[in-house]
Amino acid sequence: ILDSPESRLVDSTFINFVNDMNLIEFPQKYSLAPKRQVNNTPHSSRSQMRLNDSSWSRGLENDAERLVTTPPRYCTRGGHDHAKSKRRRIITVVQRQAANVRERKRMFSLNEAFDELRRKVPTFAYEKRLSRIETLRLAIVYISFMTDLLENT
DNA sequence: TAGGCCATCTGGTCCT
DNA sequence: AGGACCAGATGGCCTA
Repeated sequence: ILDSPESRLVDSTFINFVNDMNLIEFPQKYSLAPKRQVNNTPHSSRSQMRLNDSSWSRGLENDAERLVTTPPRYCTRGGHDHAKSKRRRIITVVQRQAANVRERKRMFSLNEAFDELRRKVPTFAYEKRLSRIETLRLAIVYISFMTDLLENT
């Protein structure tokens, strides 16, 4: 039984294809077979729940405290240290808070897109929710399969 | 308990 | 100058 509405249009060829991918395309980790039995609330979109359960306001509430209590973490990406960087942008606490909120929003919309993609790719209904990387990989394979199908008909 | 996944924070870089 | 995007770091939750 496939999950997405579009999958009703897909004949058994694709179901076989999905089954075959289990053995061919993916290492164990990306298996399409159910890794465990049902769990009828497949996380019920765990990220969504977390984002909805007041984490936004929690984030806002905690921002100020963190900025005071948490020592800054410096990363050394690209090999150059900060002393050598061209210009160091100084931002205020308020700007940092605003940037954090924007970043949360950005990640939220990214996750919305992932959820949408999850609904588009066919998966077994009893399978656990696909992770983001699994969703991307499956979408790639699905598109390839559909492309082949079109070209060969 | 280790490993996977995710949310969040953060600073650097790019772009307008 | 400031927002968007990116990637590293960190900590929490969950599962095998």
